[in-house]
Amino acid sequence: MKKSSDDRQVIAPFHSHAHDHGQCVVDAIAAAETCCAKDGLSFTPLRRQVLELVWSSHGPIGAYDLLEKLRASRRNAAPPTVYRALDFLMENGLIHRIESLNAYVGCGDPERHHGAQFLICRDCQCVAELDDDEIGKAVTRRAKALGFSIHQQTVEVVGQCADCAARL
Amino acid sequence: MKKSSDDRQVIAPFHSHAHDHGQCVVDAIAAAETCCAKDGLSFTPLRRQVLELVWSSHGPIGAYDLLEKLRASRRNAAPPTVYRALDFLMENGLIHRIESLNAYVGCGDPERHHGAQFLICRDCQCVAELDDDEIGKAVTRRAKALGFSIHQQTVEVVGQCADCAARL
DNA sequence: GGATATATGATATAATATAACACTATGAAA
DNA sequence: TTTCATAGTGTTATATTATATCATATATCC
Repeated sequence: MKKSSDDRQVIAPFHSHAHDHGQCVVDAIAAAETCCAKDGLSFTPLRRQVLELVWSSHGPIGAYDLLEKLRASRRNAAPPTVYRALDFLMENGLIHRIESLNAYVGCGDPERHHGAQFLICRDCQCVAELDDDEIGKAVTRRAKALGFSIHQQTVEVVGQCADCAARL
Repeated sequence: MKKSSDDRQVIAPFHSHAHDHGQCVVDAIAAAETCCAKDGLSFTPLRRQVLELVWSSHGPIGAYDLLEKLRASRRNAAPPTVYRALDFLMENGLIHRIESLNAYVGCGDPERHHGAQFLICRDCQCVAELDDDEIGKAVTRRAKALGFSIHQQTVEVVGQCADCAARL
């Protein structure tokens, strides 16, 4: 089945539905390898491990939660250990930071430089990542009119996801 | 001169240009009085003072910066003093929180319930508040398609303002 | 191999935000 | 008028998130 333009713009959907969680992580790491190789970045064991942890959480995860998990294998990991890895991953488009949650999520499409919009559920904190042309263009147009140049177009919208609407 | 639709959608521009700073604050407080009176909210001296301080800063200001200023007149103000006032002001649409900056700005149009988009300069941290129909509709449409219901539509975009582009 | 840059370890602290409980004032109900 | 309930604030302590700094290790390039 051919993907519609709409599907392509949903970079990472709300995935409460069953899906192969493990494979998800494996694919993300593989994509990260590719990106880093292409750009000559050193994808060290620590960075890889942090990225794995981000993906494993399958949803936004905070730096200190990551730290706790990281300590399972690195007894004396400290905040800078995690933050430095997160900085690297963000700089290179492998993860996004969700400002509204002080948390981090894996990027669903690291091999392509793209804008992003996040729909953030205020009840379950799940997040969908989009790259919607219409939103992007509307934002760009307005920014331009004000002489504002967009550095990285990141949009965060808070509301309630379909599952929570059904459940609550 | 009649305002164009575009002008109306710019709720608060980047205001590096000269403007009557003091009047700005006075107007904002007056508008807040109106809103609170209409909704039967108690606009206490503390809340008023915090709102004045937010507006006086004329740009996003952090909670602890507010606290410091507040202490000029309330020697033993503590973090909860400020945070509680900020919560009240946010709940009632008198200020917005800019997640990307952990800071607060006065709302340019508290008497109307509206969506908001913020253009945030990464160099000078100045912020423009918009309520752009096109952006709003694009976001709404896409959210709807995903079964996501928007609670409060707040969009934050980071980039560089025209002044900083000229200056740097 | 030595110089340089990059990455990580380790300790301390900064910056932002909330919990919990006490006190006061106001106004409604008895 | 007392009592009760509520909203607002005071006060202390602590939680959460993030960074600065200096030391050590590891890789890379000449």
